[in-house]
Amino acid sequence: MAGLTAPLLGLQKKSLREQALSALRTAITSGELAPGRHLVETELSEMLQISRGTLREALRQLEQEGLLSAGPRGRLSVRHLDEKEIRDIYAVRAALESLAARTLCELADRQHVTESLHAAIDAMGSAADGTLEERIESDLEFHRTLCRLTGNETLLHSWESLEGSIRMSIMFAGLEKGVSNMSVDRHRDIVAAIDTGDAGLARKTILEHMDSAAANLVS
Amino acid sequence: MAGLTAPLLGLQKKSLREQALSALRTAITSGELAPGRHLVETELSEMLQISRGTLREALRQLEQEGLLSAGPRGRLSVRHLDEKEIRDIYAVRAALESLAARTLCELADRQHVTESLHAAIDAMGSAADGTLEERIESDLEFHRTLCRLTGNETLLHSWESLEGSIRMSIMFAGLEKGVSNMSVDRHRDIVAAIDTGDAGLARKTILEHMDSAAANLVS
DNA sequence: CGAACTACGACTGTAAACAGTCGACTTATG
DNA sequence: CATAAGTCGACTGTTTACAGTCGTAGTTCG
Repeated sequence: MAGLTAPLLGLQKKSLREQALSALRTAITSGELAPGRHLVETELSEMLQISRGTLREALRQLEQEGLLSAGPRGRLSVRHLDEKEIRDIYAVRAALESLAARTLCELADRQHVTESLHAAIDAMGSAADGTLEERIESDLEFHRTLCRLTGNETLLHSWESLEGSIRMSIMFAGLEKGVSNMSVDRHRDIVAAIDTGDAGLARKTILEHMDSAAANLVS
Repeated sequence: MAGLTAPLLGLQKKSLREQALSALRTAITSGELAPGRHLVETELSEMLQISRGTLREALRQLEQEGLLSAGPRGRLSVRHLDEKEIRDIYAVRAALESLAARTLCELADRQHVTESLHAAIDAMGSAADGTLEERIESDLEFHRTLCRLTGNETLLHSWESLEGSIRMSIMFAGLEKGVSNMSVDRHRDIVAAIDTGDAGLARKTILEHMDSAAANLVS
């Protein structure tokens, strides 16, 4: 957990709360804070060098993101996912992203969407030879872009609320399994489907992509 | 705003934070705290008779639920929805609930689902002659039940995270418009579709229901 | 008269202290 | 020896106090 010790000093652009939030999220989704681990407020606040009050605000947010689960007397621990929960998370993710795909097909300014998606694909191509972490990041960035381009802030926000759970799913299943269907080609198919403007096809492509992703994770 | 003054005394089952959360959520979705209104921490903490620290934890959660928007220097104000945002919220809601409908069709224990849904419909029938607020509550309870019965905790949680925004949408559009398509018959159609076990039909029924609900709100 | 400058007030960000509760360990008691 | 009472320690819930910042109104100087 050495990575957690005072990673907040310097870069004072964001509030301590936001920095703590990022640090904790990273620590959890990277496995540094293992599932099931009990979190002690005084311990964390000391590690992060922030006060408990500030820390607690961050914890409340993580709790709502589903990364932490509350036990008796408010004791927090890192959430542990079983296979059913991973499938459930991916079912919701699929519903959100299929909405994104459908929306993009019906959008007025398709030109901009196409360009942005191709740029995102190119970014994935650059990361294809990178580490597992880099490939995961570029994959998530692609899917986040999918949601962002719809212009539906609520959709993007819902997806981002789920992002932590998605990352935990990948972590839980093992990074190797997690990246197994993050190939650039797979994503090219998605972009191609959206490019056709056929909402039904785009939706179907996304759903299949998510199905296979979920299947890879729990198999 | 008199309703906000110390509504927390008594019922000490939940923590002050949770009570404040409920009180604020109700105040916002009931219009007691109007959209665009600036929230001052010291002011609110005095009204609710809780400390700022405790209040801030509740505010962070409301912020993530999309009921509050943060301005410069962390200034919070009650979020204001325009028509596009309402449509966007309902698009996400439709995606979540159509997933629920599909899932319920493919569930093993259909018997329990059917019974629970009919019970929910009956509850709506009892509230049909009640006040606008009661009808809205029973409607939301029906849709929440839809999500809960899937057994997908993530889906339920995502829906509940959106519930505040849904309530704001209804508020914003005016309660009369909001309840216009909350008839018991409309919901019977949904239950009937799920009863058939035809996932495609159930999804289609929900989507139409949501489309018409959204159309009513913004028209 | 107007522009810059200063002093004040209003809030949020952050920290530190206080209070209450549950569990574990110890001790007394039959 | 087993059980019940009591004590200690560890945490969370909550409050109070302090620091920093931005806007604003009033004031001075050109």
